[in-house]
Amino acid sequence: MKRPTIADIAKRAGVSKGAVSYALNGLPGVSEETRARIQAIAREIGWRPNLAARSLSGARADAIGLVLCRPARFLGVEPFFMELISGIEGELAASSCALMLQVVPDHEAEIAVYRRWWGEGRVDGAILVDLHVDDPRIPVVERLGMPAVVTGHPSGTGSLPAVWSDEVVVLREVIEYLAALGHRHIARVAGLPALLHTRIRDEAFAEICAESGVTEHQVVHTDYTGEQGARATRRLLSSRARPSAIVYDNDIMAVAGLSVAQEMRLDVPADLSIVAWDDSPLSQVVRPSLTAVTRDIPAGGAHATRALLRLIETGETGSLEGPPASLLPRGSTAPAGKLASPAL
Amino acid sequence: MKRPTIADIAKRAGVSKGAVSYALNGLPGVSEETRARIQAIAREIGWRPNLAARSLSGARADAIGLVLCRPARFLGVEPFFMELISGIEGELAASSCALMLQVVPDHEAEIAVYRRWWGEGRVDGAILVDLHVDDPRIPVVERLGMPAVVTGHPSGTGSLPAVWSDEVVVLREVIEYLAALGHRHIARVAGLPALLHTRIRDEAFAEICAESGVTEHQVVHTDYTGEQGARATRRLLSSRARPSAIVYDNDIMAVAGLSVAQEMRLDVPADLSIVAWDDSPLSQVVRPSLTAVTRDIPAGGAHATRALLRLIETGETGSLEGPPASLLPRGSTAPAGKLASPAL
DNA sequence: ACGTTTCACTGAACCGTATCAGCGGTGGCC
DNA sequence: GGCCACCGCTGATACGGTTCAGTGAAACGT
Repeated sequence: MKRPTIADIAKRAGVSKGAVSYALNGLPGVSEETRARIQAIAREIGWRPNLAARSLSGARADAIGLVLCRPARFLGVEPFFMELISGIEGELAASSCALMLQVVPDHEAEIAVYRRWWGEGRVDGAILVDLHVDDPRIPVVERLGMPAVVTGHPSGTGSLPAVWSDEVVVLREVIEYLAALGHRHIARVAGLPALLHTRIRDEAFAEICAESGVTEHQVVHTDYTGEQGARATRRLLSSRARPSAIVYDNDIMAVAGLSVAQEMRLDVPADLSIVAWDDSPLSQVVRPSLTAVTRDIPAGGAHATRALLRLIETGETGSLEGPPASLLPRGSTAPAGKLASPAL
Repeated sequence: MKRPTIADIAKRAGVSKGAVSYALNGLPGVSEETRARIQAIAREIGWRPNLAARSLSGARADAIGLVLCRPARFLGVEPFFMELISGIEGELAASSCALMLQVVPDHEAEIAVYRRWWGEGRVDGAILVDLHVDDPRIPVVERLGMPAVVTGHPSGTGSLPAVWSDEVVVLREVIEYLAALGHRHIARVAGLPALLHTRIRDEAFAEICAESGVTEHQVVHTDYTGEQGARATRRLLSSRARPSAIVYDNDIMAVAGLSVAQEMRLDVPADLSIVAWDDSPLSQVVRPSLTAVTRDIPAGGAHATRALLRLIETGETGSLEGPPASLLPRGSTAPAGKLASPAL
């Protein structure tokens, strides 16, 4: 009833444990005939390598880690993480490597998790997400010597390889598209200001607006919840000089903003254009459907995973730039109406 | 530069490995003085127990498994899973136990994962979700002897403990609420018919409708996507005898249904009442906000986790019924209008 | 004063696998 | 025919913990 071990196989095959190990790992050292016999026995008695024993002998833990650091109640709302995970999984499945997941409240806890996982030999490496400005995790992971890739802009990843895509390109696409539609006052309902990508988008936003003839632009920071998205929208739309277009940093806020606008008897897109960053089925389900910046998140996760596996395997490092996201116009954007801020 | 081991500690403390093991695990066998000295050294040199070594000696793997079996693209949409995970994590954090996650396309693959995880000694147990009618995973897991709890109705969990809550109670609450508002024709846009809870809701739905004077009722099955939710709604609302209320099995479909209704120039809730099962921030963000069946999913996950940990620890089994979900009326339900089916 | 118990600790075995040195046998080569 | 290389395998050891039997000394009881 106990789990069969290579010792059991060795006994039945009449060879030594070493020979069994060679046979089952495809190493030279046994004849093809013996190898086949041993493999047959292994299959017959349902042998599986004991991972603990294997990793104890200096080998892999055959697992990578992912720590999510957002308050639990925000996680469900953001399709982002689940999509990322499915992308990671897709890549992992091929290599019989497992994913260790942990949700923590803050960076301190996250760092403790890395320390523990790496110290215990539980993982071979990790994928870091939600890169912050001056992210404290980077130096710690560097010092630990744990293989890791970071999804985020290379400017913030220290010596760790970054897996990223250029957001400025898309942002420019969005702003120029809106500017071409005649929008001269654009607001941005952004995410957490501590996130590096928020900072990067903020800076690029100001710059590109200036370049594109968007005379007025403003940014409101939120925590990505629909609630705060709604509140920000309400405030923006109530101000005397209200924007004729709003770009949201995720789609739940965009949907919330849409509802607020409709509640305030504004027509979307005639009176107000809305662009969602991150596209999810949600954007297509509301009316009007949302013009959105779409990127293939699962592909990004798969990308990062491949990079990490290669780093673990070969030690080969280096940042990887993925394909940029792109703008997908739908029903929530239209030429700027006469009622918008220029009328003021 | 290598990881410190108990042998290193033993050398520095001038004691044997065994003594160090006793000291660090809080076991009797060393004086409190020596224990303190050993613990100090361990802390000083940053020792962490090597998990592989520990589990090799017959101990825990200190991890539990969770396999999600839905096509990857559906996972992101459903806040359910992420909320479940955060609930599980919350409970796990206390016991320094890790979560192994895997996403698979079908039950066959899922079963293979359990076989592998259990065979490799990677997990101490698992939480099974999305219980199906005649679920093939149940007998396999039973035979494997892997500790497991199942979230779902006890009628389908075989000898495995179920962690569940009574859905019929809430369903009755919903139907009677709608019936009291004068609705006599209610439709249900349900999820996958293969899921046991869909089956249970289906049966209870018919029964309760009959009891409550709801003369007409019908069920459409979908795959939980907004797309199919929209299509089902369109079909329902285009039929000659259209329902005056629709109950959706998740909120993304409810939102999609809301959009379809509005597109068809129906006023929600005047012409059509909508109830979402599973409440998420999404339900509150659309206009009108959705009347929804809310349940505390993270709490359910935590509940299941506690049950599993106890099962692993003590072998103590037994099903656990959680608090039922409850109906949260919001803006999408109202008395049945004169235009609804009774007019026919 | 002597046997017994308790305490604090040691030394070794053990978990299941990987890996390495070594060994006998065979075949090739000069 | 003697030397070497190679094949196929054995036996031992390492990995880092846990655990158990055993040991010497001190404390205790009678």
